[in-house]
Amino acid sequence: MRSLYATSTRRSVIELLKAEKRYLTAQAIYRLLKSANPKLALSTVYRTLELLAQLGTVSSRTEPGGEAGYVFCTDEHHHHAVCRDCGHVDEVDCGAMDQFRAALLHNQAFVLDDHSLEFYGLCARCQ
Amino acid sequence: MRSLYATSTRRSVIELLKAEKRYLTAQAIYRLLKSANPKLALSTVYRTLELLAQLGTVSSRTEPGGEAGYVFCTDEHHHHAVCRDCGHVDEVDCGAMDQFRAALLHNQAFVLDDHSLEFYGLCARCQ
DNA sequence: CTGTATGCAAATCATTTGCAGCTTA
DNA sequence: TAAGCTGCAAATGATTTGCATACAG
Repeated sequence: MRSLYATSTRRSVIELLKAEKRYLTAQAIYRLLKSANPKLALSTVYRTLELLAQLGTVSSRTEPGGEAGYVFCTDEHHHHAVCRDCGHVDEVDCGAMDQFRAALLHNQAFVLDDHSLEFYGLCARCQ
Repeated sequence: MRSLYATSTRRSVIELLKAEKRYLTAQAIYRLLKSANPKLALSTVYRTLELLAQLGTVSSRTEPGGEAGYVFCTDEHHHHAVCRDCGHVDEVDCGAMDQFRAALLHNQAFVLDDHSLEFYGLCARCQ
């Protein structure tokens, strides 16, 4: 059984993502942490993010530019509401998904068992 | 004003995607067309896909492995139901989205104006 | 101590670009 | 013919990997 070390680098990556609550690229995280830890390597950031993704601590998506973005989030099934002004990401449950399930089954005999959904708009503060 | 030429390479890429109706990577398309057109270049496939994406003839997404996948689809707003067995992609409208809009506004004062949604499950033929 | 994690540099891999020659309209 | 394409080869840019050293438990 592989054991994990709670290193300071890992802690700082988690803290940063937890504080920002918006999608950050590996490069952005690297730049933000570099000042406090000058010998930090970009590859370590990538390795940490991969680990966190496996643990379900962060979720990732490919951003428009082609880079991967990462946000801190819970391990439970949920969706993200992304503010297109400030980038703030909120978690949302998927209550209305049953409507889609019924419609898919009825209209094209498609048996829905998973989905990926992301919302874009303006958060409470940016309206 | 830039005008477009209906070259044989472009036609063949469109025909292939229209016939397959599933996500294909640039590499996959390149391999599939290479036999009929030995001097085809991968860069041309990329350029063609970029063009088709701009025209709204194909839609793309980043696949698990990190490569981009492309499907033939209409230019109208819609979603994709992807069969996790055969990969077949069907278009779906988003009738139930109003439920989400109301819930987001009520629960977290989030004003929804766009979304991205993809469904996974089994199509009629694969059940 | 021992198993993990990290920094560094080199290696990958998908995608993009410059440019000369080839096509389409 | 001229404006657009395409092939080819080289350039990018993000992400990954090998390895020797540093660190957590």
